[in-house]
Amino acid sequence: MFSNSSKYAIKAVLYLALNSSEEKKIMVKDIAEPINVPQAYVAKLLQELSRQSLISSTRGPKGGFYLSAVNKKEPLIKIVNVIDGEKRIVSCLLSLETCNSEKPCPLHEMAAPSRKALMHSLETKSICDLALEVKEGRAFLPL
Amino acid sequence: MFSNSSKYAIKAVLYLALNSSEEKKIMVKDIAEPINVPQAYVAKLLQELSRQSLISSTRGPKGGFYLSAVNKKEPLIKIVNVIDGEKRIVSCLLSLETCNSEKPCPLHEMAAPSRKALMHSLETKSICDLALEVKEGRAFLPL
DNA sequence: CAAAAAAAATGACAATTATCATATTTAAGA
DNA sequence: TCTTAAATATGATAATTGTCATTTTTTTTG
Repeated sequence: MFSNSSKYAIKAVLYLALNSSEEKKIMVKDIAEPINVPQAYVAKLLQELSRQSLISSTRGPKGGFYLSAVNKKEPLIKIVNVIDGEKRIVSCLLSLETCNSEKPCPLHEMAAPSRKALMHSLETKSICDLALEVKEGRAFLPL
Repeated sequence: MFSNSSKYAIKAVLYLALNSSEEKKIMVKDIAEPINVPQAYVAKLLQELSRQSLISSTRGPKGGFYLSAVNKKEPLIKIVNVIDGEKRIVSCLLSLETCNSEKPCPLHEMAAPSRKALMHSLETKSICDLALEVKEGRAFLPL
């Protein structure tokens, strides 16, 4: 489904959503530890997300990563698209080029509805939506 | 979702369902070509499936792979479990050990329904169910 | 029983993905 | 402006997955 990298990226961004702000930046090492991901690895992922403006960062002393108000509004799908590429999550279950709803592969009908539902959630749920669920006790960490 | 290996395995088994029988065994090279998978690769997969009795085979001249009546009744999930292992498809979207419906991770509620639907299909649809869809023109090849 | 045709077993190699390390650039603050 | 603390860039290493090749075993048939 998601690559390991995407999972880590989601965890990191979620952590930022819950613990950072414009005024409270967090360094990689203080992100890596609580979410249980190797520091150098998550650093690379955060840098990529930052380059794509899905998260924010400043360098130097007092610098770190954080989510701007805009960042928090981004839908989840953008994170996985940046890390895994767009194809991974939408492609046919059997990776057939010719598979579509006109000429479905034998697994298509079986998988399409759940796929579609998941895609819809990924596209509509924003980072802060998910963070809110945690804050309100409807979802749980630790990551 | 599925590994490449699982995809190939499913394609191969589907091909067998449509083209083989106790009386009409097929050699790897005549499976590999039409489903567009490297011969040596699919051979390895078929051997594993055969070892787990999900497909049938006999060696020697006039030998080959085929599906017995019993084989055809197997649910799809068994193929992917043999090739990918059982964990891959059921594990939490973020691979959190502690994630379950009591203590859902933030992605859990979002993904669980579609996950469940897909799992149900994989568990209930048999190889021959899918083959039938092709025969009746409700699903399409080539694989 | 010998030869040939098939799967089965084994393992080598390649590509991708995950992980780690090091050097560079930027910003803050004394 | 110098030092220091942070991200950024780059690339090396390791692990996993995908691919290919070779040898062994089994079965059929002449």
